[in-house]
Amino acid sequence: MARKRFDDSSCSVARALNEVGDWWSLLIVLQAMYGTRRYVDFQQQLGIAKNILCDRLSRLVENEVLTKVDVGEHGSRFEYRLTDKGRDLFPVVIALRQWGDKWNPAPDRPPLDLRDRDSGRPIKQIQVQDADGKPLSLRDVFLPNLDSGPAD
Amino acid sequence: MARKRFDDSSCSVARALNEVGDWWSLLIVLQAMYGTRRYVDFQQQLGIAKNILCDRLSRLVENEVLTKVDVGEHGSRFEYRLTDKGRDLFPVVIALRQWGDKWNPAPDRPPLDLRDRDSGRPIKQIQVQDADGKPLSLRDVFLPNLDSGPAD
DNA sequence: TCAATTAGGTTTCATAATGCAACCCTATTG
DNA sequence: CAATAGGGTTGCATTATGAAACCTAATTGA
Repeated sequence: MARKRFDDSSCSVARALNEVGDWWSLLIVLQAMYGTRRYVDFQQQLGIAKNILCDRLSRLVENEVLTKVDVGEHGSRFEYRLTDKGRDLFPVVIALRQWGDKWNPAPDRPPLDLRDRDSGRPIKQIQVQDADGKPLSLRDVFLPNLDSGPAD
Repeated sequence: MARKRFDDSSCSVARALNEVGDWWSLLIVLQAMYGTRRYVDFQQQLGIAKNILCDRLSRLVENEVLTKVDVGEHGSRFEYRLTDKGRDLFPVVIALRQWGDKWNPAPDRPPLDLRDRDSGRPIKQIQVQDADGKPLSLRDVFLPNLDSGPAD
């Protein structure tokens, strides 16, 4: 049967996963953050099938994570660029990357290190923080409106 | 054909997505963070098919995101609990939640607000930061070892 | 005590998604 | 003017997904 969708789920995580929660979408966004913009480059760098890439790019454009820009005068060359919404996935991608580096480090090569362009220093481990910037763990946190249910 | 797996990808995001990158896994982890521990509760709260739930729980246990604990003396009652690795997905889930709340707000109800248990104040918007805690955008960041390629 | 229910799964089967290869069309290049 | 590159679409075989039915062991209710 059809894969279950979460378009109207009351849970925002579910709705988010509805847009970028499949195997390829987030990798495409990641690749876009690395600077990739063109169809063929996505295809080669990700090793994704062309029809799947087409479908995912369309969906990402539809969901306004990417925009399809016609570069090249005659309408035969396009670029897929991140929108603000897409760029806002930056913390998601970084959090995932850091989690992957920590718990599934590559056997051979060191983790990719991202650095601050200004200072040249590595970025901080991403964390959930309170209003003052103090790091919070899962246990330090609660939901005041739990009566309405955590949804989903 | 079989879905492409990324077990040995050089990209840690790809490896991470290999473990929690499908439609259900992250939602199961989220539910676990809300306190759900039992099979039937996952099933009802997520509305997931039982066979899929079985498969995902097994995979999450296999990947050490959850542990299966035998509570109940006779071996017929189990709990699935987050491991440290699973709890470490907290920033990922929160980042996704905040992204979803920002860009796909629920039409009816307000976004779920998480609060610091100590101060009672809402948590901060999650962000990528430099070593001093200064927020960084995608453009403020670079990869010193880009020569080896952004991986993947 | 004995039937019903709960918990945790497995099986079956129809439908949808995925991956690969082979095409197609339009520009550009040599 | 043929070859190639960019950006897709189509067909088909293989998987994954979802719903419902079924199964087994333990617990509950009357």
